[in-house]
Amino acid sequence: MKARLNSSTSGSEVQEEKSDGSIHEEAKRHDELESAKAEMTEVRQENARLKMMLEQIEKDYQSLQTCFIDTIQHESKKKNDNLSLTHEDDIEEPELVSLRLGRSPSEPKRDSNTNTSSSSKTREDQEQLNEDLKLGLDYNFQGSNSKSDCVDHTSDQSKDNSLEEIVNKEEQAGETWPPSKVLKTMRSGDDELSQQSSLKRARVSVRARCDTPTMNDGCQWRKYGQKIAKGNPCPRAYYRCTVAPSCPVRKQVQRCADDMSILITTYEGTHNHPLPISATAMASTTSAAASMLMSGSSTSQLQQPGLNFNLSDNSISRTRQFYLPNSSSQPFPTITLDLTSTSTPSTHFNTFSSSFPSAPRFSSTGLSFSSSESNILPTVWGNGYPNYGTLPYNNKTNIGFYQPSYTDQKNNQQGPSDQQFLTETLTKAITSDPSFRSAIAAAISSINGKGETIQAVNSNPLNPNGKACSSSYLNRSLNSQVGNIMLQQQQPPLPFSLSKNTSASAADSRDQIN
DNA sequence: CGCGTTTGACCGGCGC
DNA sequence: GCGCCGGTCAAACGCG
Repeated sequence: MKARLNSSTSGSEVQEEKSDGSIHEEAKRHDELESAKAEMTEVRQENARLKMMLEQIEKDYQSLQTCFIDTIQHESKKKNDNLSLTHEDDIEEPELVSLRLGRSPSEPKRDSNTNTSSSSKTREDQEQLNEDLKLGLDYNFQGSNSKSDCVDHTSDQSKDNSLEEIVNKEEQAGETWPPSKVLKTMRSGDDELSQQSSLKRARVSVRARCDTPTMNDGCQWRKYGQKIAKGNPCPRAYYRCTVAPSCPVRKQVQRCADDMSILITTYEGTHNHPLPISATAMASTTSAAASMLMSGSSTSQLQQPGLNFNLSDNSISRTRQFYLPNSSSQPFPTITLDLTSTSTPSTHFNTFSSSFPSAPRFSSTGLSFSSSESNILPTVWGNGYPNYGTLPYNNKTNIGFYQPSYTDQKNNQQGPSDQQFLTETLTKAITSDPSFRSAIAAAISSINGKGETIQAVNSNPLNPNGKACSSSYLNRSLNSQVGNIMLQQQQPPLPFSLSKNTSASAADSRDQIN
């Protein structure tokens, strides 16, 4: 607005120069100046109001954070108690965190729906559809953060599938990415790596529906091996980051045995080089997930069943199926970003709530953000939280990670009550799992701290060459998810430690490392 | 010819 | 100690 005011003011000045001195024109100019001044005053006032709002939000957030911390501590104790009492099958994968951030209709019914009823569909329905496409992880990074971490996609349907990514963090000093074997081969003499070799490696896995052989995460990869893993007829491909010769990051790509449309992409390690903007999305997302995993594991000592936000029936069953690898197959902590959730709204929340720590039935520490949330909150993005108003969370943009062919349009019946329920559920989940808080904190902090820049992402999930799905969807969806949570409470609702601890974790720590 | 992929062999960890 | 399995290496091969 200031620019606009300036332009108008300067414009009036110019007019003055050209004026012929007539009283009429002078009066006109005077009016323009006055209007411009008044507008500037209004703008100043608005700015002041916004500042006050921000301050208030900060205060509220801090108070909420304090309350949440207390609550978390209490619930953690309870959780541990429950774990010791009830073991069941869930405890099998204490270190696995499942983040289901996307939604993808498993069935192509949506096409039939749109085709058959397209004429009768209301605009709301179409918006619902668009929002279906929006879901996913959205994690924005400023281009300046070229050294953002690697992204890990790991998805396991079978125990074997897993993507691994190690996030270098100050607080995670113990984590090392390169495997011992890799360290041997690396002659660059990375003492850091060798020191960390004995430490746990965090994994972050992402499951997404993708017709292409690999997902386009913005990085350059070179395939160095392929194996047929036990329990999955689909071969697992091994890729190595080639952006930098010494980059230790690797990823695994494998199709899901149960659903060939699901592509399991796994990143392991931390990039030791600047990343292209297009690659920061996935890297940031996985970094956040990894940070969450590590923070959770550290706090829970690997015995804490994490959160499992499964928004769909399938997601739960899959999550359990995927994230219950035996210790041998999952030697490292793994976070799974599941973008393939499919569910109907009605059951969606039931499973969602049941997956909370309070109901320690799920062994895996899974954070599952189903893309269906966007359906639940059709207007949230557009309405905006001032801070996120610039983000394209409106219906005009398809933020979904999945291709339209995978979107499910059936989830458009969610009502406000469901939204509230979701908010409550998320709040519970967040308050009950520090790891989840850390992950969200990382995401939010990256947004807040790194600015609100929105990456120019290709709306098409396929990269230009059409061979890979784009991770940019993941970016946006993550932002959407985070923003969604915040918007629902109309103030910083979540106790994330947004301070530079966690969030900064991903990017800043890497910058320091590098 | 350079680069990337393929593919069989090799290595190390783990369980029995 | 042996076998299984995941992960990696590296020569062979293909493509532009």
